[in-house]
Amino acid sequence: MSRTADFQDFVQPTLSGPSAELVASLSLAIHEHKLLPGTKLGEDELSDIYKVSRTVVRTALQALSHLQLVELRRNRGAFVSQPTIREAREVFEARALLEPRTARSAAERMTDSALARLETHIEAEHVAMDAGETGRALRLSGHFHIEISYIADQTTISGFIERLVARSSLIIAIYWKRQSALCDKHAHHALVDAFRRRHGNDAEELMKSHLVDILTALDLREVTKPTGDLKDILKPRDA
Amino acid sequence: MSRTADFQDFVQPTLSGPSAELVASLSLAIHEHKLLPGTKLGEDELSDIYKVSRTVVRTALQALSHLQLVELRRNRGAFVSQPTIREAREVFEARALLEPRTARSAAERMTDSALARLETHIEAEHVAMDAGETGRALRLSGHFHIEISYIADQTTISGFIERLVARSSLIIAIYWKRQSALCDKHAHHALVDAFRRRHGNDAEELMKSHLVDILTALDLREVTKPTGDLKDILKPRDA
DNA sequence: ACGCACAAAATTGTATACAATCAAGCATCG
DNA sequence: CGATGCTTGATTGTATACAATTTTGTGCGT
Repeated sequence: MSRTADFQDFVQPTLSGPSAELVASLSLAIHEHKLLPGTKLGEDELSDIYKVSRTVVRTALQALSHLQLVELRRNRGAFVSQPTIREAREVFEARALLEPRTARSAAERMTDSALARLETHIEAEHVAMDAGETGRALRLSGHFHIEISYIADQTTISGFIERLVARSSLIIAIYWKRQSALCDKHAHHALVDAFRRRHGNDAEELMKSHLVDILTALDLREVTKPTGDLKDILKPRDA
Repeated sequence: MSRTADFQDFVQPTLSGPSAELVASLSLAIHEHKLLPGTKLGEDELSDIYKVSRTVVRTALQALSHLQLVELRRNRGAFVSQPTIREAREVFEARALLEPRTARSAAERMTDSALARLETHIEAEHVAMDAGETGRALRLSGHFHIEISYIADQTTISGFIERLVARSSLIIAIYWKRQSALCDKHAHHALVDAFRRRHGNDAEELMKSHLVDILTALDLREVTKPTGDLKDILKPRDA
């Protein structure tokens, strides 16, 4: 079951029990673009699906809202977050601030076993991609960045990067240019290569340009994209 | 009522209603060191004090746990977080990564009204300090950093800095050296001065050294670290 | 007297019932 | 015929009851 072995790690510290399972499941679905931004997550609905009470559903939804994967509107319900263009830019600015330095640290602290883990991870990405499971590939691709931050051994910063990667997944779901190459696979390889050489500078620079590449592959012009959330936008509410 | 006008801002996006009030109140108490790390926050207790049901208490405690101000232990309850020495170092490493750049951005985007706001803020710090309200002074001092991040106009990074400042308050409560000067007041003045001159470089450098100064004023030696349970037993029983 | 085992109390976790709010549909009125 | 206001249904917010777990206290045995 190595297929489902690692997605728990996305949720970092707080809760355990049934709600954690729900959070993991919903996170997974969002990360793999099975739940698209704007989707309404009704409490009774989830309650039925997972056979738990609304209490634990609400706990899970609150957790997801704190991770900014879900947006709670009072008396209106929970929706998968739809980051705005502005938020999208901010997320990648924050990543540009945190991740290159983190990659440098990771390179400096790299161990053989961690290196092997990263290589295995990349392999899994390729397998998923070749199998046409783009959602899964995308999730793994994001998790690669998180793994790097783990190696850098800065828990606090890792937490931030987890949040940023999570939101990036939503951003990609909304703003990804169709024509741009899917996840330049060589970028991750190049990074691992720098790690293997324990070359902090290279790792930092590679990460920096990798993030720029991702950002470039987004279409952040002020045009509304026809995703599944049309009905939500077409409802001109009183605000 | 400028005294209670601004502490709502600490809680950023998510919830409204009664639980938000509770979160604000508890945040305030923690930031002002009225609730010390390790304190148990019983649900019935809070329920009685605030005259709300345990449901909203639990919602608030969950929110606080996501802000890492409170730690939830399953079947055991909620406690004000006690950052470890390691976590303390990590928090200030993260701040060193985020805040200097943010200060630079703030300097570049500084407006006259924002400048005036910062000056008013510093004035309030002094007033609190002179009045001997060290808890309040400390909270304002932390909020100064958050205000700067607001000016930099990067909501995502501001959110991170809010979290870091919040945890810093806990760290200071635990590890502050008694003999070190309380909050070098000139540091904030110097920063505002750089802002007034719209000098990004100075602001960045000043912030960097300011953070180092704070870190230096902490006693992060591995002195008292028998077990975490000991502190549990030392918990300050109800007044 | 010390330690282990069991029992009682207290506290948290979960489920459900009820209240409040919002969205939609229908009827009436302009 | 269109718009406004009310009524109805559905959904979320809150309170409370019950179950599970932990903690504390007591008693027995060694």
